[in-house]
Amino acid sequence: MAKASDLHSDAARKRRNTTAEKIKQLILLSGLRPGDSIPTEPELCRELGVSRTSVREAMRTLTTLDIVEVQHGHGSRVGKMSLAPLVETLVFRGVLSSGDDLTALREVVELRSSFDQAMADQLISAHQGHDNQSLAQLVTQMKGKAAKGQTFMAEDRQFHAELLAPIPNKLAGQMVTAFWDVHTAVLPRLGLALPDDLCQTAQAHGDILEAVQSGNHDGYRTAVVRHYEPLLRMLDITAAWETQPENAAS
Amino acid sequence: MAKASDLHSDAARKRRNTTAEKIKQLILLSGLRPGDSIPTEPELCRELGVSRTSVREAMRTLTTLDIVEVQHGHGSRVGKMSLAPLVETLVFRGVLSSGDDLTALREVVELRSSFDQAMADQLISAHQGHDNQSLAQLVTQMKGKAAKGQTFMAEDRQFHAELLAPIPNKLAGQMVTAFWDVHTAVLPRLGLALPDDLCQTAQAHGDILEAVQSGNHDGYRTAVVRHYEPLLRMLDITAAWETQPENAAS
DNA sequence: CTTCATTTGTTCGTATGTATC
DNA sequence: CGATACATACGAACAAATGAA
Repeated sequence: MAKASDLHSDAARKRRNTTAEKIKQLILLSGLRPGDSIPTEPELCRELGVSRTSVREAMRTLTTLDIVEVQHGHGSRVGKMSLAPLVETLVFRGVLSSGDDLTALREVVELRSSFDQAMADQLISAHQGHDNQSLAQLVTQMKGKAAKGQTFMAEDRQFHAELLAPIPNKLAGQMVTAFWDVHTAVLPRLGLALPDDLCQTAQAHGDILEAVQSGNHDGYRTAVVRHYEPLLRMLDITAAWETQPENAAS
Repeated sequence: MAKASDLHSDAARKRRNTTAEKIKQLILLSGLRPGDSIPTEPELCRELGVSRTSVREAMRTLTTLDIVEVQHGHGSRVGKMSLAPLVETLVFRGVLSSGDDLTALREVVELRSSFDQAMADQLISAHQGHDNQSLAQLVTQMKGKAAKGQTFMAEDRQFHAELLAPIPNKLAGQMVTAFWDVHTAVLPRLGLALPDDLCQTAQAHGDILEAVQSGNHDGYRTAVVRHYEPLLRMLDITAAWETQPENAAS
């Protein structure tokens, strides 16, 4: 039993999965890049000397981390290593915290607000001499939908994505988008929706864009605060609603 | 368009692993909290109507996301939902990017610097009337080790953890600690070490602490910049070293 | 369009190490 | 120390999806 010795190895207890580490080392040693094909499961079994079940569990782990991507019936490729696992963890943390209060979700919103403030300099300098036609168009679309009482999830997400796009640090944009995905994924699962502050939110987007284009740091800061104001206010009243069951319909 | 692929992978992820979603729903409906016990694998098989292998793969996914924790031979419990998956993804992204240049690692360091800047107000207000004895002691230890040319990884990590501890938003501290873990995990795997800027780094920690205690916003900002200066400089020269193979020892 | 080989997804059976009593 | 329950691992078989002949 040569395999039994592997089970007793020290790394097996400390680290989660030795097979996953082997596959990661294989990717590194082979010089594979995101999008490149990964050997099939039988090939991995022979090269790593483990069973297909172990390979599959390791691949499941790496798939969860977006280190590999699998396509049923076709094969596996190196993943894009996105922030999807962060989003999934924070989403579940948010819906789980709805039992006591909404601190977990509030922390995400607060952190995103602070982070937006910190990106002021990079945003303004990155948008120098940049074309913002699509951003302005998104703002008008959001204002139009807000006036009709409609939500504008898609436009909101695309606005923030395009706003952060010209920043050289791509990780920053991914982080902001991840935070956006978290709180927009949690709110519907809690049965909540934005109140009648849609117009203020849409207007705040326009103010943010205008401040960034004109290089107005203070205006950007206040616009960001106004942008998150309705969301934080809703979290406040909802938390009070939770902690005061006298007003709750039950 | 990057958006189409994102939507595809998102939909594929949901379609692929329904067992993990069922287990998450079970945790939510049962009102379980982090640390509570989860039904055993045979019980999950009966309740969810799937095989042990499917339950195992789903548990592997949730374990990777730190939504559940497994104890060999004992059972499973609800996890702490930490940012460990984020760290693992960014670490692998960093070591993978060492092939071309070190942009991925640089982005992590830059983003951490931006985060530190964003935490200025909350840090200063949270440290009002707070005891910082252990923080000052950590600074003296770091300075002593730097003077002897020794590294101070443990003290560095504890310093940032304790510095962020009094902040009400716990997610912010976890995020900063996660970024610290990323770049300290990547650097050794690339065979790199900090140059002789140890004294400057140690001094920057002292300046950060002093600025936070005295409520000096500008001093905090400049101290944070000096704190990351040696690290960014090393990334610069290493990237230049990589792109100019004439100077590289084959 | 159909057929077929390849690859991943799922299930079952079995054996072994590990922790608790 | 032994017994029990559990997690871990291996192997085989079949189902589903993809792509090419």
